[in-house]
Amino acid sequence: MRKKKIKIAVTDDQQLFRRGLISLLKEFDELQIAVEAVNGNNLLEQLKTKHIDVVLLDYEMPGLDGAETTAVLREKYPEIKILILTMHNDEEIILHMVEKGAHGFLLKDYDIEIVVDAIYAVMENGYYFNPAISKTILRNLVENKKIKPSFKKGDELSEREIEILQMICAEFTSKEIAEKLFIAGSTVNSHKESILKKTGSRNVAGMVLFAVKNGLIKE
Amino acid sequence: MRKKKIKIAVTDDQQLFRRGLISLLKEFDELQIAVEAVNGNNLLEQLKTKHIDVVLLDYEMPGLDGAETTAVLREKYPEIKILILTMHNDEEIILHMVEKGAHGFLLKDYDIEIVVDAIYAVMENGYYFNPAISKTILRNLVENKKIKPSFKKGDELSEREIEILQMICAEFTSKEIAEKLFIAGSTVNSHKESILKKTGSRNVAGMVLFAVKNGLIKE
DNA sequence: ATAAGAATCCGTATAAATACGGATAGCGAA
DNA sequence: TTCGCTATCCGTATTTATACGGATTCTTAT
Repeated sequence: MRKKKIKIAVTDDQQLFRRGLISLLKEFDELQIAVEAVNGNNLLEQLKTKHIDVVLLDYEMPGLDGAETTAVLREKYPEIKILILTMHNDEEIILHMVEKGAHGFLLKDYDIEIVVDAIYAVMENGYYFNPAISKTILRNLVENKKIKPSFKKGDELSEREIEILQMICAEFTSKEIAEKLFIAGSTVNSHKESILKKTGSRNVAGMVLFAVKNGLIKE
Repeated sequence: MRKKKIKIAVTDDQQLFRRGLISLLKEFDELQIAVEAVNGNNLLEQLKTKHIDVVLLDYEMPGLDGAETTAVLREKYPEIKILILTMHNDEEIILHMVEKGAHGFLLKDYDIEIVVDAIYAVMENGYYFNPAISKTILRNLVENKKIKPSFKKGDELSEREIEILQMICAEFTSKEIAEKLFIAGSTVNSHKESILKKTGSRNVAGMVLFAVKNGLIKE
């Protein structure tokens, strides 16, 4: 009798990427695509009736994103291994996700073989970090002398802050945002300050890039 | 005897997306993946020795991007049909690419069947624009009363402007950029003005998003 | 019930971004 | 050559963004 197949969930909002990835994974007989989801909410909905071993989770998604979904998964389904997929080789994102409890980290321009290696690694060892990413993590550990990095940047923005950040990305000035939201310009400034602090940015350029990297822009 | 297969080139810098797309296209027997390229330069290099009918071209790429590659292809290989792939459903990008001579336009979250439909459409009709995109184009035609939209926004930035835009995205202030480049702060301001005009932006938020949409950010 | 923290709000001061004007050098078309 | 166009450069004025200080309300933990 054959070994039991590894049950995979693929979660990504971009249909061509999601279907393409699934198509590539189907070449590997030991893997079984058990769930296909377009975002975190959709994934969690399907997990009510289906069982999986590993989830490939896009970091940048509208709706429940990679970070939020990871938090929920670790809470409700601690046995599921989480592999984060992202376009951005960004130290802050990596550390943030490690802290959230992701089991591995994959860039979207990796080879499919690496993805499959990572799936086996998380099943066998519980985690997967390739050399480049391990280095990032270890350096942070050494610098902070902690097991868990006390990484707080990029922590959840409030509803209001996300709303304002999106308007900033739409090229509105603070004054215009204030008028649209019926609040004082100084209040908008104050929200912008919080956004700067939370995202670890110096100015609007950083805020906008944060929005892009975290899928906060609807297009 | 069977009909000749349609020879396809797939050009995208993200390996997982590129390989995934190829895997999906392989399901269609009438299509043949003749060329796989990571960017425009790589594609043009391979076209010296290989023949193709249709190229699926990513818009956002480091190196020679979708727009530049389209221009070269239309010049050197006018018989090749060009289908642009992008994440961004952005009117300016669509019009820009139509003007450059692309034969069709596809979003990365479309279904693979739509991609294949588009391939057949460009082979048979010479172009493919789905209803939503046709609407965008037609509206522009009506408003400008021209066959070719005199769309100039997003026109090529100069070397210096790209350099400065990238530094802006790295969250440097004008003063800091001036110091690094050994020029006056006012000169940086002047370059920023040109960038604003060319990208059709009002402020840094717009410039940064332009940079993201056009793959100007190295990560 | 109170203390601590976060989200929301506002005013004022300084730093930075943006608008306007203008100069030079190079390049291709007329 | 001369004209027009663009890239590059710089100074000054105005508008916007950012820093700092402080308030109210709400939640949560003690």
